Amino acid sequence: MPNKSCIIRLSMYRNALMRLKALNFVKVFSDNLADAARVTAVQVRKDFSLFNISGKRRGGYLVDELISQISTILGKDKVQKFIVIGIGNIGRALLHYPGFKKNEIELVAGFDIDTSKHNMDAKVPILPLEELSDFVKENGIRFGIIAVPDFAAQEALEVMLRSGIRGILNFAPICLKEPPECVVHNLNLETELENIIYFTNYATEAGNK
Amino acid sequence: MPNKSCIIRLSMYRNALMRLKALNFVKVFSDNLADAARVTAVQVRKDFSLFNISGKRRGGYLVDELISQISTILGKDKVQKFIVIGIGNIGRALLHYPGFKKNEIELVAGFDIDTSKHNMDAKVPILPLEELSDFVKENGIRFGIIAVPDFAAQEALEVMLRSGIRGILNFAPICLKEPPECVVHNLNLETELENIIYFTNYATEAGNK
DNA sequence: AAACTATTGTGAATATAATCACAATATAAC
DNA sequence: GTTATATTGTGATTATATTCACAATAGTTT
Repeated sequence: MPNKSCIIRLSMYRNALMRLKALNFVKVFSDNLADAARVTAVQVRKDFSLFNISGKRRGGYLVDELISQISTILGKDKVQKFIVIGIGNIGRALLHYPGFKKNEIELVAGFDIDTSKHNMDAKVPILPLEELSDFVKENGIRFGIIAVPDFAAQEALEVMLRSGIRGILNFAPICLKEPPECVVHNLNLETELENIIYFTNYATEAGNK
Repeated sequence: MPNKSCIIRLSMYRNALMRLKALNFVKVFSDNLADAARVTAVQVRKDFSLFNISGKRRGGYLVDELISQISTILGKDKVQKFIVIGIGNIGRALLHYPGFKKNEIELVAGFDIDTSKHNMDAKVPILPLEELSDFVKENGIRFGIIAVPDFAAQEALEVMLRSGIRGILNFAPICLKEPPECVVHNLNLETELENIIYFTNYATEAGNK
């Protein structure tokens, strides 16, 4: 089974391939993708072999075919719909983020307890939390994003799970308790910055020695 | 040398410890922190041993002491200043994100090429890109965030590096070329969602078998 | 068409990270 | 004060991920 890093790399290969396609490239070598994704060529080929993606010895890979194969693995053969709970800073930015549509990801609705944020007529409607369950069931939504404050995050998770959502990205700075049948990834902005601070300090110190 | 995951876990332990402190906890066991960070107790102790953090056999760890030790490792003994390049959706959300101040992280200025976004009188000023270098040097900034579109990201990185910034979080969906003396972490929102889609689909399929 | 070369694909080796097993020991119980 | 017990701390082991080494082979050159 592939690990998280491997899937992240697939996304990066796909990004690079889309750029190459835009430049009318027809074929590509593991070495090219390695450069684009800042990994080794063997890593690229090992990743591909895990998914039975093969090229031609000495001939490389066909760009179109490779995009198609990776897209299927990443679920990009159809639009994937997400909802967002919590329309604060982060929630609002996500709803308007232009990068998703290009990649077959659609944020179809936001939910918040604050009535002043509700707007059912907007292109992407902001709805009361009570309507989440019906909305999710009616539209067959499987994915959600939690962008509420830490104290509200566990409850937000449970509402989502009860409605049938199975994959969740959590921006709240707290570790959530999830049942085994769902996938929750945590993305903590403070933690990301703390990481950069640590490794920059470490690198600087090491460099001075 | 600790790896990235280890430092992420330290941040999570610290988060949990702050909550325990708010509840007037005086001591804590590796087992408690393990629950909070969703890892094993041995992992917690191994992480601590890497930094020579020790507790008392059968007595656990003192909350205050532990917070202080982890804070020092993560550079939280002083405020760490960041700037942001690119005041679009993401950049703006970050500038107003309330979670940073609590954690000794301060976003001190934003920069953009679009003059309509400039505002030097705001609490956190938005300045022209040309002023970045002077601002960074005068204020001794070491950290930055890239929140520009992909085509502008490499140039943004180089501007930052020339000004003396050494640690960077990159939100642009592209892999940047960086010299060895700096630290660049990529955080790609599309990629994060693709990851969730993949593992949710995988888990669902596996569950159905 | 034969020889050469660049590239893939993968088993084996290595490196890295997590877990196990248990000794050391501080605290609690009696 | 002695015994029992809960907890830490860590060397040894196992698991996981990456890199190495090289055989296979498609394309290129002569």
